[in-house]
Amino acid sequence: MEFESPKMSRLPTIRRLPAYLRVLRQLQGEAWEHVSGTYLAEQLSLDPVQVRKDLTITGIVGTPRVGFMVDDTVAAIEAFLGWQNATEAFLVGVGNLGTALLGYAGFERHGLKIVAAFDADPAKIDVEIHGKPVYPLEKIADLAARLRVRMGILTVPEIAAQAVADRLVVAGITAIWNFTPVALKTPGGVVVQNEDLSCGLAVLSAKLRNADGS
Amino acid sequence: MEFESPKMSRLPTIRRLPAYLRVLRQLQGEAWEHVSGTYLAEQLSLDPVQVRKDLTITGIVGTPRVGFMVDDTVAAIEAFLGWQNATEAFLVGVGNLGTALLGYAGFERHGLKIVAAFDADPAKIDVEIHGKPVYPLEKIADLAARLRVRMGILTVPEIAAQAVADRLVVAGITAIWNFTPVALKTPGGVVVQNEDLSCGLAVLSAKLRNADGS
DNA sequence: TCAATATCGATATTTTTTTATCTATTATAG
DNA sequence: CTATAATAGATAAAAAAATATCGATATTGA
Ligand SMILES: NC(=O)c1ccc[n+]([C@@H]2O[C@H](COP(=O)([O-])OP(=O)(O)OC[C@H]3O[C@@H](n4cnc5c(N)ncnc54)[C@H](O)[C@@H]3O)[C@@H](O)[C@H]2O)c1
Ligand SMILES: NC(=O)c1ccc[n+]([C@@H]2O[C@H](COP(=O)([O-])OP(=O)(O)OC[C@H]3O[C@@H](n4cnc5c(N)ncnc54)[C@H](O)[C@@H]3O)[C@@H](O)[C@H]2O)c1
Repeated sequence: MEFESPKMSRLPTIRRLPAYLRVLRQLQGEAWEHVSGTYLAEQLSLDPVQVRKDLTITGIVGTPRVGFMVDDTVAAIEAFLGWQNATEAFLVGVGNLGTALLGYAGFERHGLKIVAAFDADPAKIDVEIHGKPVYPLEKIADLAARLRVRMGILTVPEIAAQAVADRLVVAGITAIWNFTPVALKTPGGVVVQNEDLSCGLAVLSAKLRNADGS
Repeated sequence: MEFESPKMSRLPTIRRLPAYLRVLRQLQGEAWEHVSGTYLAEQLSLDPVQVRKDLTITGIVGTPRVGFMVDDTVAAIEAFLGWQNATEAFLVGVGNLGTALLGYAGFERHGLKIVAAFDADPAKIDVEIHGKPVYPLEKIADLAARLRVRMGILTVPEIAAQAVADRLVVAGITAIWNFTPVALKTPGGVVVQNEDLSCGLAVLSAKLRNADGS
């Protein structure tokens, strides 16, 4: 007697969806009509059962002996992730990493459009970087309200991370993509996704040490 | 009747170690002698039991009513990850992202030292970027052998990713930190860590869609 | 038409990860 | 010296994820 919400987390599944999407789009380019879960699994070195199970989260259904309609599956994944029409975002901290992200065209394929950037350094403001305007941090609340932007990408130095995050929250930002290694404290209702590169490096280091260690 | 290997995967644990390390180093700076698992948990919004369990993977032991010796714990984590002395690495693809990574000083704190970069674009070679020399791709095998470098960081365009990875493997690279969204095919014995940003974006999108969707 | 086969989707099982509970230890206060 | 509270660490339980099994179904080719 338990009403299950349509998606009961399944974070690992969600993380794999972009990989499926990437293969599927390539198949679209090659004018495939159908694709089997088995094929997707081979391309991505995954288990076929896992692929089929993952795809069910999007609501897509396949047909036996045929597979999944490529176009429908792309649409289903995009709809599930909300990637049909781009979410507009701000980026704060136009340094090494921030500049790289501003220049990455791939985000547009992932339902993300960075509309403006912000920085504390006067030398960086009022210039366009990769076609994106850079404003002083003070303007963020006003612009967030005017443009109704709700996502912020955080690429400031560690030391400034929490303070800038607080500012984003005050400005009405409800989703923070956090590239700093800081564990941000945010009020409920704000979703934070941490993209700490050192996690991946730790895994690689551990594997490496294990590979030659024994 | 089962001999367990010293580390039986526990990937989520390994991914959390750098966060512990970061807090611990800050405490070192403030001259703390001990720290409780409870405190670490609070700082990182984790469960205290999980913190203690995670730390056991490094072999560190704490004392009741006191906690863990800060210095010893830092040493234990670094030893577990092999971060005491830096691993030397090559970076291939000095574009937006590659340049950002070359300029990131934080890697040195994570046992990683990028000693050289490579690119296919003649305009980029023979200049130093962030103090690192950039060579043509052709030199990679020779330099890898001479410098005994075994780790490669891959930041080339998707289209070139597999070919460059193959080249890295031929050159004797056994660990690839892959920032492209391509699922690389590599021979056994080569460890690959994928750092696909779109995974994190997918999670953020799903959370966001779920937060206002219902 | 019919057998063979590739495939999906449902169910079951196993493994991994997280969370909870309980016991023992130790510093500290009285 | 003893009681108390904070804490580690062991064990157990629960939850989540990955993997395996199996029946049903559609396509293909005999
Ligand atoms: N560069 C990388 O490859 C890399 C890799 C992993 C993690 N990171 C993390 O990303 C973050 C940024 O790294 P980076 O190398 O780009 O640093 P950076 O110093 O190159 O850039 C930081 C930028 O933020 C701006 N800034 C500083 N304080 C600010 C504030 N209060 N408000 C707004 N802007 C402010 C600075 O002017 C600068 O432009 C850091 O937290 C770092 O740990 C970077
Ligand atoms: N820029 C980002 O923020 C970002 C974000 C997510 C993922 N990525 C991924 O990182 C990779 C690089 O992205 P980028 O934005 O830095 O691209 P980029 O085009 O700016 O840089 C690519 C670099 O690789 C070099 N290159 C091309 N072919 C090569 C080859 N065969 N051998 C060696 N070098 C070669 C190019 O000369 C260029 O310098 C891509 O796979 C992209 O999907 C980038």
